[in-house]
Amino acid sequence: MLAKQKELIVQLLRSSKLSITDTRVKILELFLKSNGALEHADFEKLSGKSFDRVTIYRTLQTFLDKGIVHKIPTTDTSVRYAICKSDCREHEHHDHHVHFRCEECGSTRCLEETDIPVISLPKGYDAHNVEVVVSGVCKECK
Amino acid sequence: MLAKQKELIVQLLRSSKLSITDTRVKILELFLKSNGALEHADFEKLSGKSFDRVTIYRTLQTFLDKGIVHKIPTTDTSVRYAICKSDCREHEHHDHHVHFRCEECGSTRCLEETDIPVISLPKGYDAHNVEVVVSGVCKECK
DNA sequence: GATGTTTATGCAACATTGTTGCAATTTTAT
DNA sequence: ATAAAATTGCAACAATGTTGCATAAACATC
Repeated sequence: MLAKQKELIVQLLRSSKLSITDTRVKILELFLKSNGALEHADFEKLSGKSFDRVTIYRTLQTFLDKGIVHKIPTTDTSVRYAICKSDCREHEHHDHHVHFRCEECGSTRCLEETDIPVISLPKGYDAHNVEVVVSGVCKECK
Repeated sequence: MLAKQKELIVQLLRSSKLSITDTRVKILELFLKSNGALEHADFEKLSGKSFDRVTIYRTLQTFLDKGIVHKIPTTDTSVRYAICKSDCREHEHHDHHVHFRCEECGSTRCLEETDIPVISLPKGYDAHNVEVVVSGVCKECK
């Protein structure tokens, strides 16, 4: 791993008041490397099974709590996580971008540059958060 | 069950070329009764555990294949199903409406009257389907 | 750097959820 | 009423997620 990237990860953990551990550094490294959404099984594969399943679950939950990562909705039982690029604060996460899932390669990524449109709901409904997941074919797979 | 509703359900199954069985009738009845999205566990509870788990899984899969129901994206491991109100054809399902999840009562419903906006993706991306899930507080819970 | 305190990890055991093959039952068509 | 086709239930398994507790690692202080 690049020293520069390691430094970035350490900064990120420190600013969330989390202690620096091998598991957390490795998982963040995988996030930065992948530039897409990851699910639990990916961490077990990509890390070479060097960490216990339970530790991975707990680490992802911690990152969620601290607003370091966010979940992406899926229509199956998998739970996908993506790293938050911008202004997410602890317990106050909101995505302001669209998620794209490629039907060819199966990858899910955040389209940071694509804004979520305003949805006008029927009378009586209060919206707190809007999730948009577009599926189709990505740039690379065409 | 009302005779009228039963007739409706039988019609629905016949038009999808499915045989009329107790499980299928019961599950469709639960869908019509609930006016919201249901997940697997709901069927086990609501049906009084009169059907085998496996049968429920297979029935829901059959309904999906025939376009009778559709899945709604979630950020957890649950898989939610809602009955299709309008023009879904076999193997060609597309939602054209927004899904709303209430943070108070936990119910998920289809907002049939709320259209999905057009999303303009970055160059090179082809969109086939767009899912929108809004979370907040529903009419009844305010 | 060593030391005590706090925090995170790994293990075991368990709970929940989803899948597959096969025999028995039900539905449908004749 | 009967045979063929489809559906169901059971058993066994696989995958996924959770909890308690002892051990190990990280941190703050000296």
